[in-house]
Amino acid sequence: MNAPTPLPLGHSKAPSATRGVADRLRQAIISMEFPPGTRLSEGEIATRYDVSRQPVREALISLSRIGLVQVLPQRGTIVTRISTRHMMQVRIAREALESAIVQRACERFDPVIRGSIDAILETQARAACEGDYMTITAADSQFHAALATGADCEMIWQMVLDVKAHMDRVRHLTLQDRDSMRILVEQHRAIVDAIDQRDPELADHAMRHHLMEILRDLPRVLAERADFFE
Amino acid sequence: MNAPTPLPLGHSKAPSATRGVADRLRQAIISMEFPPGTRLSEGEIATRYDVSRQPVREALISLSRIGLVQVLPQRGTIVTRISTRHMMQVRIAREALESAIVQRACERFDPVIRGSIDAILETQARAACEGDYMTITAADSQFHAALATGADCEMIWQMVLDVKAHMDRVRHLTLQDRDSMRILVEQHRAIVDAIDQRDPELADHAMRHHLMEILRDLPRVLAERADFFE
DNA sequence: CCTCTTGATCTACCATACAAGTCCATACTA
DNA sequence: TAGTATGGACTTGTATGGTAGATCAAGAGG
Repeated sequence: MNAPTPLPLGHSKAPSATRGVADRLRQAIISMEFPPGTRLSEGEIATRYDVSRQPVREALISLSRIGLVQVLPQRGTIVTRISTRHMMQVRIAREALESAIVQRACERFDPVIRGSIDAILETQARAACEGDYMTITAADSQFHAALATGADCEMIWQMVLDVKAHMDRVRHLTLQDRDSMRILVEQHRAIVDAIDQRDPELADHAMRHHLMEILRDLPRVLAERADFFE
Repeated sequence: MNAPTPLPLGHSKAPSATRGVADRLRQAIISMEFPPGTRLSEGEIATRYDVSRQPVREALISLSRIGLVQVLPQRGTIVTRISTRHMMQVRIAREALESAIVQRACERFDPVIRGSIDAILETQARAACEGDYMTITAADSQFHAALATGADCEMIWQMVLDVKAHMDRVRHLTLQDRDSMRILVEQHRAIVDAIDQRDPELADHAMRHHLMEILRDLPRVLAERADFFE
């Protein structure tokens, strides 16, 4: 609270207990290990992960800000149920943000990162042929992250990550066939092509077309697993 | 962690100590009471606000997610310095999100909320004539929030609020004359007009034009108060 | 004069204990 | 039987003590 002290600062990654619990919980929720509506208890999670309640509590605060869990004071914490109304806003937000990223990428894009993208796409293409779901999704994240980084939009990417979590959770419910995987890779290529051509309008269209597809099967999921929805 | 229990749930606002500290700290940072670079200490803030360290800590976690403070493990917490690179991304993100909101507003907009907007604009217009800065900014928030709510984009508005905090902080450094206040109101009117005409392209343009102006004076602030920047 | 060590003093982090609100099954009452 | 207390078993919220890591200043040794 004193005068603005420099505080030298040298970046740290901080492998703290709180972050560990937050990451594990986040992954567990996205992968449907904890399905929507699951009751979470600070104490129970603390025991399971062998930490005290405090780190768990702080992790839950972070997750509640993203919207993955709902903390009801003095009552309990539950994994947020899926809502079509909410998912629509998620889609709109992600489209808006990632469209902005690729449009900016058309203005300037780090050539080094541009080079690394080819490798990512190649990996993904190979995984698509083999139907390797894990590799596909990992490469997908890398691809979108690389776009943001190359366009100097890392802060925006952090925002995208939050909404992306919701979409990833839904995607875990829709089984992907190889055709849709190949389409995915082609859509990625189309986006990169647009950026290479420095065509903002084309890039915008390609990105929105790509993202639109992800929630295509939402109505089917709603019909099959209504208990996941609110 | 059990079977998905309903957990009746009846909404609550939760006037907790954590939330109280978070709100007060947020306001203090935006209003430059705690200027960029200020060292914050959990214990010190706890004493000042007469709560224990835990609520303070949890409040700081929330603020660090927004990016208003930086928590350096085992070293300290500081109010984030302003960065032109960061502010550019903030502007891009807010433009993208609010543009998406008004475009959606052109498709459908709650008529009741549409009615309340006129009152907000009238209040703001009166405040602009009198140079009432506080009322102006309060009405500005209400206006943008009403747009989001009317377009059924409350979740997106929550995201906007986070980036808006950074812009509000900068705006506190640029003194507003009455002319720019009047221009502000006119820009708001232009946005509403575009929505009334159901013209997405016009609405998009009006909103972006409006938001662009906010950071116009950023270079001047940088020249005058370089110590606020990193 | 420079380099390294050491220890005092900060910090955030974590664990534990306590407080307060909610829910629910049970028992009591009209 | 229906309605209403009541107490216990949950929950999250808050307070506090202790720990490990980071910083920095003073001093020893080269």
